[in-house]
Amino acid sequence: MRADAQRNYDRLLEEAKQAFIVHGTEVPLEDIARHAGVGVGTLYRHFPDRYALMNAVFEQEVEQITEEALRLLNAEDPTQALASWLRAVALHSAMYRGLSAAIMEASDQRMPACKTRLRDAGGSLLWRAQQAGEVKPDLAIADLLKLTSALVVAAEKNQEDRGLFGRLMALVIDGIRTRPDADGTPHGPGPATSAEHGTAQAAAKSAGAR
Amino acid sequence: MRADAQRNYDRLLEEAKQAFIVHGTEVPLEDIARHAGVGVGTLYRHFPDRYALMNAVFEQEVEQITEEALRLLNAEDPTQALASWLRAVALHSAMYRGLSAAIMEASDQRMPACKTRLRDAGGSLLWRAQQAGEVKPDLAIADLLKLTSALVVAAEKNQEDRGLFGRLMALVIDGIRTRPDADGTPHGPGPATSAEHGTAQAAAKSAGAR
DNA sequence: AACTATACGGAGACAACCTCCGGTTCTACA
DNA sequence: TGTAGAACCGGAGGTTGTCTCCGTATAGTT
Repeated sequence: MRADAQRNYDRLLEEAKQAFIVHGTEVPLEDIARHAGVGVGTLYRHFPDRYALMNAVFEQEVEQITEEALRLLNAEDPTQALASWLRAVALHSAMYRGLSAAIMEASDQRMPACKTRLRDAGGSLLWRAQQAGEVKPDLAIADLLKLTSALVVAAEKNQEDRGLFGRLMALVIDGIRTRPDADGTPHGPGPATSAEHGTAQAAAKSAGAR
Repeated sequence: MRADAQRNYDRLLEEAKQAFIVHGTEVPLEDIARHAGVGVGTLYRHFPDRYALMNAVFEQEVEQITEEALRLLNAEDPTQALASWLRAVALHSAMYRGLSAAIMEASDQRMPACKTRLRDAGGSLLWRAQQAGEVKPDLAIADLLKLTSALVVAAEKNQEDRGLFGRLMALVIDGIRTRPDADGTPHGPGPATSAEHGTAQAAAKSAGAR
């Protein structure tokens, strides 16, 4: 890559990041080019479309999110760890208004950083929670991430309601847990066998209402 | 309203409905106008923007959804009834690709049919499930509808994955249920019955939930 | 220094949105 | 039935944003 090309690439990336943060990911690409001091042609050569640009910008966030996943693998409560990680993912995506919507829109190959790589990072966290018997075994990380993106989008459109994301995510986290109670439908292998991990909460109670 | 104006209004509405179903709600408004045999000016006079058009189209669906809610109020299982209703809402919104995204985007006054009216219809179903102690008492119908829209959007972007919506919604339904487990907070009035509509406690509760 | 592959830049084609206003049509009233 | 004028129509055109194309400029090589 020629030196001037590299220089322009870097400037565009940095400028795009700032523009996305300030104006959202739907900011006119011409603005980004202008602020970077290059023509639109240059921008489009380096980044064929808006998705490529978003993917490149988000790639840096993915770095951090992946580290966070590794860190959380050592946390005590596997489900809490998973929940924390999902919230982190949300936080990072929410930095760039509109990004989550784009993630939902784009195909897997189109934004690999936002989709494939994120899945790799989260898979082990989900797996651990499932092994502990705390989370439904028939649950895919891809679904969970799609759900998270959906929640971020919903929250973005309701900026006046600050607590929205938190409330919805809490609902979801409750929903992914294995249910100790019976309502006829036998899903999952019941409340774990063995596993010294804190399955105590699952073992306790029952009987409640209903 | 002048007769020709009424005629054009009706034609536009019908044409918009068809176009939305076939091409999604992001179809160019000029196409709708052309197919309806009028100029764009006429379209914009009757419907100031795309939202107005979508709202008008969806108003008819809301009619049916409301009836469905009333019907389900007599169903045996209150939670199942609520779940069924939410799925019905999803089904109706999904008829018009892009509508759910618009619903999330638009303010309450902008698409009253899709927001306010839907809330009225679903409120009682949620309330019943909460009274039965089956659903978390601190849950607002508005949140639940936002979540449903978010799920529909996610499903629309993943049309190849037919089961996605069903899986995610199942998760959510599990998440809104009261958890019999103990963490000290004794929530929910048990299997309780009693309580007529419109009591003071009901008013207080619904006020708090909104 | 000359050469060439590589990269630059921005004009312009295209697509949608929405407004504006001269011209047309309906209808109330005589 | 004729007519005045309020209500309505239509589409040209201003605006904004995307993306492509190609003549020009330049970095890197010999």
